[in-house]
Amino acid sequence: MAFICRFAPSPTGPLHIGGVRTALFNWLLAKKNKGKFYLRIEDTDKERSKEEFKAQIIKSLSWVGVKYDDKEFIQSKNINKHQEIAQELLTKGFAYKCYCSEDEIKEQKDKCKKQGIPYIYNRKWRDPKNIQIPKDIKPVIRFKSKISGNSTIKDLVQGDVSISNSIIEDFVILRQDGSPTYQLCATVDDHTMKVSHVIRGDDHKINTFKQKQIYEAMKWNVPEFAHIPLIHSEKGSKLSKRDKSSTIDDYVKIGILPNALRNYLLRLGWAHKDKEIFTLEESIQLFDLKGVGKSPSKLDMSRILSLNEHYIKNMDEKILFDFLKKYAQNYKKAINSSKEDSIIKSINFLKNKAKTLNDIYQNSQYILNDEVKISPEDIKLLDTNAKKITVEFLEEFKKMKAVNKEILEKLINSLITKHKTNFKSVGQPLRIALIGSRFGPGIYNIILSLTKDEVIKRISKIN
RNA sequence: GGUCCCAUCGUCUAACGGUUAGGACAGAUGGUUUUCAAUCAUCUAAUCGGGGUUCGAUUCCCCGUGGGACCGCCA
Repeated sequence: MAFICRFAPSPTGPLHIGGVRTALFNWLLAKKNKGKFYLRIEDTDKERSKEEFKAQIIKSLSWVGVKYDDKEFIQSKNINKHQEIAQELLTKGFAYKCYCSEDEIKEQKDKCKKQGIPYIYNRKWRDPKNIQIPKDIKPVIRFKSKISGNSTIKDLVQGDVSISNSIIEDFVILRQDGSPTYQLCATVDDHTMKVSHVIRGDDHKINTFKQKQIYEAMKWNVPEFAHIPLIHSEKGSKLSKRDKSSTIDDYVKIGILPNALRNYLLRLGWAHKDKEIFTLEESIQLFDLKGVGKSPSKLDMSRILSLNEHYIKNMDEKILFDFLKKYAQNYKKAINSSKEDSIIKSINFLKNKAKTLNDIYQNSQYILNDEVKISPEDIKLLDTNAKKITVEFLEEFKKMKAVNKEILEKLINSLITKHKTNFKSVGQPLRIALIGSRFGPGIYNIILSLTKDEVIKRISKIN
């Protein structure tokens, strides 16, 4: 059996990482089974759908490495087909025209609310007898839902879920203006796209009972369904678009790597034994719906950071530099091309104390900026004795023909013995002079990452 | 409120009905180091409560409790 999965977001707001994870799971399942994965933009809400959101969705997916087959499907382009099916359901007796005005519906809802009973459309026009069809009202088309009995869906994640049919109302499939609603569109499109597995958020579970009835009325094959638990914010509530750290860009701008976030999202709600790190290939190979948990999970920034740190440290350094370069370009100040070589040379130790690209960028500041700014606290550490040592260092340093670690080591050791002191009292003033802070990379690394002239200039400046 | 779903360390999660309930992140302590980090070692920490079923329940059933989702002519 062919595996065809899809991700079907509506471009009415920025896609958050819960959506990205849903897309990832769909994609993984499709790829694992050598099937297809499609992206369908559900833009039938003309008022709220925006091009920018569509672009953001596409960008987010591509950033995290989820590639859809073919071009994206645009739901609104299939509107004729949706309307056609609505007509067919109407003529076959599976749907009917409802002439209730919006006011009338609202009135019923209010009434129910007052009485504290759940509202369900009263099926007034399902079987109209002796009712005059109002001339001034354009009808909507409603689907004739089952009234009695129970329905069960076999969910690949949740197991069997049953409900009483009486709680599913006769839902609208065609609006007053003739436009199709989600329930119809999604079903028709999934069918025409031959979707075999629908993996979506838990919030869609109830819709399955509606959509299944359309499939059955049309005598179409019903796809498999899997409803995955939602992702909650760190506070424990539903992830909303207003939450910080909810869109891909929120992570990109602090310097999270695509693989790290992909790995994080994969392990959020899914596990394979004790394994924590998954390459792209491994995740395709190992992913399955059985490993998906049933309970919602909370976002955990420290874990994202820790995964990101892992990927930063294990990544090819040239590629890491490219990421850094792009990151600086997009979110900070672009790296001056004259500095590129020293950054590349130094990335090996700059990345060592970094959890994010931003950390590496910050750690590189002493290379990027020619002006060293020393904090008042660190200036205090540069007493006369400390300065004296830096002067002596400088004298010898100037004489060096070639600068390398061995020679520097000799020089520093000689200063330590001469002053009967320790490494710290030699290294610290030098570090402050060179990078403006007593915290930073190893002193040899610093010196070697700067040009000889630059070292001389910076040390001279404090004296 | 109605319907449905869920429940293992703080967090993400493992555990054919039989384990000293495991791992990872976070936290704590110590070693190493050239500062900050990193690193290494060690430690703290969980089966929501109550009933069953069973020789035996984290696992199966019921009831509570807690959390969540849905209840649009949005998707």
